Amino acid sequence: MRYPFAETEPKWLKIWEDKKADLTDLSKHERKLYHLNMFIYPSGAKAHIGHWYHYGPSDSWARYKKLKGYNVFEPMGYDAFGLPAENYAIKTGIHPKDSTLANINAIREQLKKMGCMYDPNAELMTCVPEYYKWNQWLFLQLYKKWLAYRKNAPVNWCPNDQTVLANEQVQSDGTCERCGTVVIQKNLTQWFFKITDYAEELLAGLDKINWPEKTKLMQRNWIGKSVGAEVMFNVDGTDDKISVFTTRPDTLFGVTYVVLAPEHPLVDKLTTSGYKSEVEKYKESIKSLTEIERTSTVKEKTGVPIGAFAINPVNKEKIPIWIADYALLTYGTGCVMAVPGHDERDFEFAKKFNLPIRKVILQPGTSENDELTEAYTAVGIMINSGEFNGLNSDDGIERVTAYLERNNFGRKKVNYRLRDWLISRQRYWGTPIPIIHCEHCGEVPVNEKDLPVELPYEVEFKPTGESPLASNENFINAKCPKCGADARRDPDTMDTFVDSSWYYFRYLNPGFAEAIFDKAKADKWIPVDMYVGGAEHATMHLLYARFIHKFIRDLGLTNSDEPFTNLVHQGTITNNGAKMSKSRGNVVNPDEFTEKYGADVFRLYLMFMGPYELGGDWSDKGIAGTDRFVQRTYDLFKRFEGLKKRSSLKNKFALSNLSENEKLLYRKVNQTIKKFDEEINHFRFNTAIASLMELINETKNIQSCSAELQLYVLERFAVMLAPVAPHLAEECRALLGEEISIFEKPVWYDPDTEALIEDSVNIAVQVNGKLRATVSVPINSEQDDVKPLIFIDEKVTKFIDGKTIIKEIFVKNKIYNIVVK
RNA sequence: GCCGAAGUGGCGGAAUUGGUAGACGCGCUGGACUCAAAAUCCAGUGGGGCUCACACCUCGUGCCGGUUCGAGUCCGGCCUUCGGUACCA
Repeated sequence: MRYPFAETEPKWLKIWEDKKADLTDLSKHERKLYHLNMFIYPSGAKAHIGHWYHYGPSDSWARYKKLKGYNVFEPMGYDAFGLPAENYAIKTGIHPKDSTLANINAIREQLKKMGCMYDPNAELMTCVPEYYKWNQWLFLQLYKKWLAYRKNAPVNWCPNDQTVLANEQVQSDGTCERCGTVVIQKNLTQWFFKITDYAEELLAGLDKINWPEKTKLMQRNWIGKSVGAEVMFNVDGTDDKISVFTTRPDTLFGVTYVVLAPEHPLVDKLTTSGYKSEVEKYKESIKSLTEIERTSTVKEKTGVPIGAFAINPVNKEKIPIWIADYALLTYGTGCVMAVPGHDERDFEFAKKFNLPIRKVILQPGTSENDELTEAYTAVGIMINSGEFNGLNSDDGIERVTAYLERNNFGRKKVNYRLRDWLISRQRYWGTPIPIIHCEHCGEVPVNEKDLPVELPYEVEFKPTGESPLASNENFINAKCPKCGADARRDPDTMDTFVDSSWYYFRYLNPGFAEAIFDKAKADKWIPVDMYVGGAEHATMHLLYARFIHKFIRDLGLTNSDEPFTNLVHQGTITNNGAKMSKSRGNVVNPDEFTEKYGADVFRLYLMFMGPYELGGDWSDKGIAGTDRFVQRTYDLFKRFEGLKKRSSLKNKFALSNLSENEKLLYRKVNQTIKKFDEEINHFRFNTAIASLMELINETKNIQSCSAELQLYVLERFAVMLAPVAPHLAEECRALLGEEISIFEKPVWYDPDTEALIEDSVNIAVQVNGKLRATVSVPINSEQDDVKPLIFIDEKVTKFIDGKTIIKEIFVKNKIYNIVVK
């Protein structure tokens, strides 16, 4: 009889629900394990294979930890705000709230069928006022500490659709993904969170967390710390100063020109009359370029001089000031001191515009008079640098910096690539920003007691050229909290990464009304012990969450420094090498497989496919294999129905009392426990399941074993099965006669260490490193005991006869290698 | 370009600190069962050579070279694929 998953799976779901097996008692925190999955984004489609691949194995790990005696908390929720729901609304007219809630209901049902032990009391969704109220509260706390501020920033603007576009809506050729119009940059006053204040701590904190090295490296690069100097250049004939950042103060004597970013505020002021029209023309030409084109490294560098000159503080040389698009207003000071001899970009630019190239660092092994054919960027001896001549350039960095500081020309400076976090979105479906703009008082925060600022349902979310909320009169008109005059609310909403930067606190008490979260609970349960989610969040979400966590700590609400102690990324499942997405139309629906094979078989297959962190290309080719495994398992237990009533469960057997057959099986089951435990603990589900398959292959002769050993083996097999195929394992244990769900009363077995040790072992015999024979010897045999067995073996002697033995290498229990000549 | 990961049978993938390459599964081949098929069970399955057969030999982990008694694993140089990033001064 085939395993009737269609009956057993709903049956066990019901039992777990009735017995409250998935509820975590948060008042108990001994051996607590907070197991978090990145929550689901209900963007319109139902859950697909990628979600199963993420959540199924991750849940198996959590279940394994539960069986090992941990008090596991595994919540699930919905990252419900965001652009896709709004775009869907623009297209279909269905309100984002309605479509999102409908999606959530559908996805909740799907997730339930997977058989994950999500705590039903901990579910949250970000689009309800009870949740986003606290986004607003957080905003106000950041505002109070000067960590939320407004400034002008460019947005991608589609002149045809009259709307702001997210970066991902701009196609690689710089056009709008909807209508194909060329996207332009438009400046808007927008809100920022000052993540840069935490740059140093965010960098240093990476050393304290157990994350994939790859992810930590990405964050390090993203933060992009560089140490150097800020140098002041006087502008010839004016009081203005140009400040530049450089990591190479040792090359200061080689500066032959200065470059400003075209948008730099000093440009208009410094440009001399004869250069005005050229400069304006150049700035205009830059404007029509998209960000993507402008920052392309393949593009040839462009620029124009502005007619003004700067004075190099160290040698008082007069050098021209240029503007060029390779200077970025967003990095450093927006000004570059150009050293063509020792910087590749400056070299290229100087060659093109015939600017002087001066050598100030001598490459070892070359002569001062050799002409530079490319920029020399490595370490060397300083030349043409006045009092610093002859110094090693590494030492020169410090010496020149000290000189600058002594003479007030500059100072040591640490610079970060990290920029502040722009959180304003000119969108409807998000958290309203709790600020009121008053003609008299300026920007005024909403009083905390007036939170939440509720998102109205009635709104025109079709593009009109301004934020959708601006058109809702009831929403936008408000009284100034300070002076009471008529005023207007901020029409923008927050980036949804704000929602996800603290949600793990809220799971502990989604309904908590008095505060953002219950501090007493958080003190016991935060940080998250294990976080599982996609690697695509390495630099955005995972950095924002660390920032907000540190801010929450600084508010005194948590005592931990980092939110996620351990992190694992599941791999991506592709379809014919391409990412699955609705727009490509290549999404594989998991329902067809679960309907045919059941949730357990499908989960097992996803885990068995390969390493969890690697993902891979989707193929259902091998699913028959895990299906067969499930059938064979069920058949096996079916044969021993009621065994528990006929036999007793023993903890241990003495090897000497077992028959050869029994000994083999006893050893195998204990070896499997050891192997399975190690593998699943490290998220190596594929090899963990392989070990279970080996075990079932070893049960061929189980009929000839004693009833007690049969029960011993089957009980342990079912327990190992429980994390990876939970419904099946429960059913198998029930067949044996077990009456209590394993997830209601967790069980795990440690291996009998005596059974792990084999009596004998096969040793590989090599001649000159080539395998020639194997010999079976008692375990831990010494070389002298093994040697006589080898030199009588014809397979070995025929390769050494007539030759001189130079050396013999013996590795206990492994290898005997004879080196001959 | 730079940074990172990976490359192993027909396929997905195993392989502790360098120590018997190919675990486990898919597929395929042959056999049993069946009127027949499906399902199931049993056996075989990296390439080549030799052999009636057993056995044995030989090559083999992207390519070239090196270290070592011994390399999928370590080192140097390439090639390919996939991620990340984009003039960061």
